[in-house]
Amino acid sequence: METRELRYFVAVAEELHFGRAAERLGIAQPPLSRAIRQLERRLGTELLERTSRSVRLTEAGTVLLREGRAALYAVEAAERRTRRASADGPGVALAAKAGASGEVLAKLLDAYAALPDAVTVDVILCGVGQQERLLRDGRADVALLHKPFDATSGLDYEELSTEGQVLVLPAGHSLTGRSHVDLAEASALPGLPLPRWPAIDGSCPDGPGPQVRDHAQLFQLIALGRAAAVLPASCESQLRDDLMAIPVPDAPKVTTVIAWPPQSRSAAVAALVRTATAL
Amino acid sequence: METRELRYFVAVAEELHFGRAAERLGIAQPPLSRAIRQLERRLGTELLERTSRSVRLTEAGTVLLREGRAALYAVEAAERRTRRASADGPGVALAAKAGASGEVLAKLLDAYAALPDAVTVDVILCGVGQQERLLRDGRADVALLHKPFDATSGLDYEELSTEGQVLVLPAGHSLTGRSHVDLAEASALPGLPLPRWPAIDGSCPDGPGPQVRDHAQLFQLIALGRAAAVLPASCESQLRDDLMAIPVPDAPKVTTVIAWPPQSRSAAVAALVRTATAL
DNA sequence: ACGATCGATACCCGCCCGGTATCGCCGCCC
DNA sequence: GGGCGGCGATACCGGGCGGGTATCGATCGT
Repeated sequence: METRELRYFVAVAEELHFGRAAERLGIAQPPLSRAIRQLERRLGTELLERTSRSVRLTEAGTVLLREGRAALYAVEAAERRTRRASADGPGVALAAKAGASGEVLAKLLDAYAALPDAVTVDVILCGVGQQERLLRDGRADVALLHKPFDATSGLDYEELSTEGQVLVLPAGHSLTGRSHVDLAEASALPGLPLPRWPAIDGSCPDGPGPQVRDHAQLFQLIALGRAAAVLPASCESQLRDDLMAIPVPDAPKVTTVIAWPPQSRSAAVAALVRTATAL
Repeated sequence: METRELRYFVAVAEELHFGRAAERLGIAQPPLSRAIRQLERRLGTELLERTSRSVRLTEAGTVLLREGRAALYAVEAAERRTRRASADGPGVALAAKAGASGEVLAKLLDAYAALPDAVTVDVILCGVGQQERLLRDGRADVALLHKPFDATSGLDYEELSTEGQVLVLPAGHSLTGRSHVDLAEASALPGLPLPRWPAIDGSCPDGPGPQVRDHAQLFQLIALGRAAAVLPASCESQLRDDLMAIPVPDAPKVTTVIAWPPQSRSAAVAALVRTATAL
């Protein structure tokens, strides 16, 4: 199976419409029809049920969509990592959420840079939940993420540290002085809804809270008195003067992990991981 | 990048010889040379350093070999799983080491079959360390394996149970009656070397012990007085009359896990995993 | 110095990818 | 209900590229 065939199939399977898929692929519709038909013949199975009015996935088609997407990602990652290896020379790209993991990240970069055979580390600060994507498509080689919020599915990882969570509020809020808040109370503060983070695919769950993409946006909103948030305790050291934090003991514990795609155990990534776990 | 180009490059990178690689691929040498050159031009980087007497991988080439192999596996898996989905209808393939996990496997199959929407489970009994391969290339959808012996790199998994290990000896051995043995002692029994298991790539570490591929071979050798082995305690229930087992308290604990490739979270696999963790 | 080895180059052929034109089917709407 | 519009399939054509054979050029061993 060629990646061209896979790309074509995935496009049709996603659009469920040959015309639109062809447009997206930048080719005409007839060659696309033919390519899909050839793919079906070669696999010896029907992938799409088509009437002249609708296109639907068969059982086998559903499997190929899922597996084919993963395979295309792998090919894309191979190409991108090869390009990076030749362009940037030896060096690794590390992805982390903008505004999070600040302390760990700084210590890690320092400790790693002190090693005798350290290579340059490009830090990619990305939006919440984007690290997995960056690792899978080859733009990053290693990432810092937080269980259980960030998906680790398909990644190898080592745990670095575990911490509780705190409620972040505008300074001067009426809860000032409380030694702790429980999660139910934090979730139902009058006038201060919890924000909604975008999911991996860019969509946002429905709800009352404002949508935020990174921590800068979030802190801004909290300072304006438009939201509150429950965040890992380590964020407290980076809080602006106009914000305050109260522990939420019954919130789930958050574990910072360093993760990498399973086959990318390059020497540099391995050294970085070793350094991180030794911190 | 097309899978054909990747296959060509991987062949050359493995053989480090255009002629042999071409033969392996079933094509002539000149088109292969040209294909690699085109790939290099498109990636904008040199992948191989060639003199007329030798071929060596560049840094970028090393990366592409590693990543390209993984990508080819993913494509192969996509194709194979699609074929299986259409041929066998709904159903999952479960891989387990022949002779191991017997008890867990039986209970799991029973419990799963009792579910209302259970599909057929094909059990693939394979050699030691082969499960990862089967999962990665699409011949299996889910597997039982043992940490820390079997690699879980790149797989998602849930832990099922943990157990100690025992030393398995021919019945009547002079250690008969001992309540326990420590690992150092078990590793240096006069005349009874520990066997060597093949690695994932088929190679076997050097050493004095006999090579074995599965538990049947191993038990035979032990019964003949040619080897001893340190194995998970649950094997004791399956021992033949001519074998006996002694606990080895200081041997590493073994954890049985159920593992699956990250993107293959089909309904059937999910149900199987849920059943297994609930046992 | 000569031959053997091995990758690169030159050149040719045939297949397959991609394009345009058109058909056939089916739902929709006046 | 008949015409129309949307959509996938088919027919046919041209060009590019993948694959083959013949040969060259460099390099190492004898």
